[in-house]
Amino acid sequence: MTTDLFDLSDGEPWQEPVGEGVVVLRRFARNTAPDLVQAIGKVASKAPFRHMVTPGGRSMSAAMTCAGELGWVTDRSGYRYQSTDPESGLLWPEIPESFKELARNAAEAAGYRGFVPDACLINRYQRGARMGLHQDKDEQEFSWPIVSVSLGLPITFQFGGPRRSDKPVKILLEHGDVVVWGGPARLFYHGVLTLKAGHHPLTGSCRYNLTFRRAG
DNA sequence: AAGTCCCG
DNA sequence: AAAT
Repeated sequence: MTTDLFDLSDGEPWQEPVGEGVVVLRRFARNTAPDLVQAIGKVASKAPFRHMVTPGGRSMSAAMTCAGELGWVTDRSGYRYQSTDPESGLLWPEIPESFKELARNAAEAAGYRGFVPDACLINRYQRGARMGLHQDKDEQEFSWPIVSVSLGLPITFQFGGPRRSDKPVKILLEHGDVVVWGGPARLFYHGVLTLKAGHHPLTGSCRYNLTFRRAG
C-alpha cells in the first residue's frame, strides 16, 4: 500500500532548529551532492588529503584538505589559517563554484544573506575517525556563521555550549544535511562521534564534511 | 603560558 | 558505549 502522506524521500528539504543560532537544513545539499563530491576529487588532486598533527603531537583521525584564500592547518606549533598548503608550499585550490553557491544559499536559508566564505575545510572520515569537542575560534572575526555540509555516510554530531563542560545535544547528520551556526552559537563547542563502517552509493565507505568560514 | 580539533 |  502507498503512504505518500508520510513519504518525504522526494520532497523538499526542511529545517530543524537546534537552539538559538543553530539550524539543521535537512537534505539541503542532496541535489548538488554528486557535483560536490566530484569537486572534492578535483581539489584533492591538487591538495591531497592528509592527517595533520596537533600541538600535542598526535595525528588527527579525520583526513583534511582545504580550498580558498585561507586554509586551516595544525602542526606541533599550533592552529592557524594560512594561504598556502604546508605540504606543497602552493596556494590552496580555489573554492569550487558549486561549493560557494551552496554555502551562500544555505547561509541565506538560515538568515545570513551575502555569505562569501574565504576558507573551506574539507574533512574525510573513514571508519573509526572522529572529531572531539572543539571551538572554531581561529578566525579573525565571528560575525559570519559556520556552514557545515555532510556528504555520504551518517554520523552523530554533538553540539554543546560556550563551555566544554556544557552537555551537548546529539544530532544524526545524514547525506545532504547542512548545519549552520552563528550569532550566540558561533563559538559553541561541537564535534562528531566515531564514524561507523558502512557504504554509501556516492561516497563509498566514507563521509565528507565541508565547512565554510570567513576566516580573514 | 595555557590549553589541547589529541589519546586512553 | 559514551562521558569525563
